[in-house]
Amino acid sequence: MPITLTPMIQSCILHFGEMGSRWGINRTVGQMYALLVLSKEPLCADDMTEALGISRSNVSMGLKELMSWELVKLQHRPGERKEFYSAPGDVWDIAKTLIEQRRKREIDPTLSTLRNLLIEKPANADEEYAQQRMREMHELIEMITLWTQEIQRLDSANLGKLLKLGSSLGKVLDMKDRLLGGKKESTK
Amino acid sequence: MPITLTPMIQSCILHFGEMGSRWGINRTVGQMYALLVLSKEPLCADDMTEALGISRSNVSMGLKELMSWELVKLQHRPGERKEFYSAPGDVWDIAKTLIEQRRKREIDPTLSTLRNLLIEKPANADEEYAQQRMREMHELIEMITLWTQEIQRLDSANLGKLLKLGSSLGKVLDMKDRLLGGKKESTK
DNA sequence: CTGTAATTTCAGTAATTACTGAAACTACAG
DNA sequence: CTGTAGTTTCAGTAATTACTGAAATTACAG
Repeated sequence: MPITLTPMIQSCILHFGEMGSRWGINRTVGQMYALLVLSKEPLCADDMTEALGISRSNVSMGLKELMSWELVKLQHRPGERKEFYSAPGDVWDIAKTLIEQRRKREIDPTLSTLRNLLIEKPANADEEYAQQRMREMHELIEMITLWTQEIQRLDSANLGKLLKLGSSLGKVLDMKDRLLGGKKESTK
Repeated sequence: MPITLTPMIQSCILHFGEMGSRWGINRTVGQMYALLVLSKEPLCADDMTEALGISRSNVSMGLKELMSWELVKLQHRPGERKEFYSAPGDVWDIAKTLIEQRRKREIDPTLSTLRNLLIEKPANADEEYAQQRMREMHELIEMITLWTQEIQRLDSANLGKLLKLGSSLGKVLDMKDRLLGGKKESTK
C-alpha cells in the first residue's frame, strides 16, 4: 500500500517540483524525488506514474536521472521482479550527495577550464587583466571545494555541531587565531 | 576601446555560458556576465551585442536580469546618455551576492512552505511520517541559512582565513568542544 | 520644448527541453 | 526454453524557454 497523496503531501511535492525546475533538475524529476523522500515505503515505477499522473516512460527516465545522481537506492522484494526505489533516510545524506554531485558536474569542470586558461601566457593587456580575474575565481572556487570536501566527511551528529557553531562564526575565527597563533585582527 | 575577445577570453565566456545554463541562468546571460567580469572597463549594451553576437534586445533583457540579481553596477559617463555596466571588482563580493540571491529565491520560499505544512495536524500515518521528513529538511535548511547569513558578513580577508581553516575542520570542532565545554566526542 | 540617441517592450518565431506511446528489450517464474 | 510482467529506448510531439526585429518609450543635449 503506497503512500496516499493527501493535500499536505501534494503541496510539498508540487513545491519541490517548482524548485527543482529552477535548478538543472526538471519539474517532474523534482516531484518524483519529493515523493520518494516523503514515502516511508519504497515505491515502484507504477506507484509514481499513478501518484504524479505522468507516463510510465517519463518515470523511467526520471529514475535513470536520479540514479545517475546517486540519490535513490534500488531494492528488490524476494520472488518479485519489480524494482522498488527509496531515498536515503537521513536528509543530511541527501544533502551531501547533492553537494558532491554538483561539485563533480559544475565546479570541477570549471576549475579545470580555468586552470587551462591560466597556464597560457597573456598576449595583451586585456588577457592579463582577464587572467587576473580568472585567478581570483579559481582561488575562491578551489577553497570552496576544499570546504565542501571536508564537510562531506561529517556525519549528522557532527554536522549539527558545526552548524550550530555558525551563528558564532566570528568567535571561531578568533578562536583559531588564539589557538593556532594567528594575528589578532577583529572579524568585523 | 572595449575588451578584445581573444580565444582565451572567448573560451572562458563560453564556459560560463554553458555553466550558467545548468543553473537557472540562461546561456547568454551567463556569457554576458563573464564578459563583464573579465572586462577591465565598463561596457555598454552595444559592446555586448557585438562581442557576443546576439541581438540588442536580448542584451537589454539579460541586463535587466543581472540587475535584478544585483550582480552589475550601472554607470554613466559625464555628458553621455549611454549606460555602462560593470561587475564588482572583488570575486568574493560576486559570490556573496549569488549566495544571498539564491537564498532569497529558493531557500526562503522553501522554508516558508515547509513551515506552513508543518503547523497542520497530521491526518494519518503517512502524513505523520511525511511531516517528520519535512521537519528534518526544515531544520537542515534553516541551519544552512544561518551559516550563509553569517558568511555574508565576512570580508575577503576573513573569508580567506575561514576557508583556509577548512582543511582542518575536525580540529575546529574539537576546539569548540574544549573551549565551549561541549562533550569530547571524536569528529571522525 | 524638440530632435535624436539611447533603452525597453512585446508579439512572433526559433530553439530547446520535456513528455508520451509504441516497440524493443530483459529477467525470470514455470 | 517460453510466456509474461516488468523495464528501457526512442521517434514524434507538446510545452517551455530563449531570441529577434520592430515599435514604443525614455532621457537628455541643444
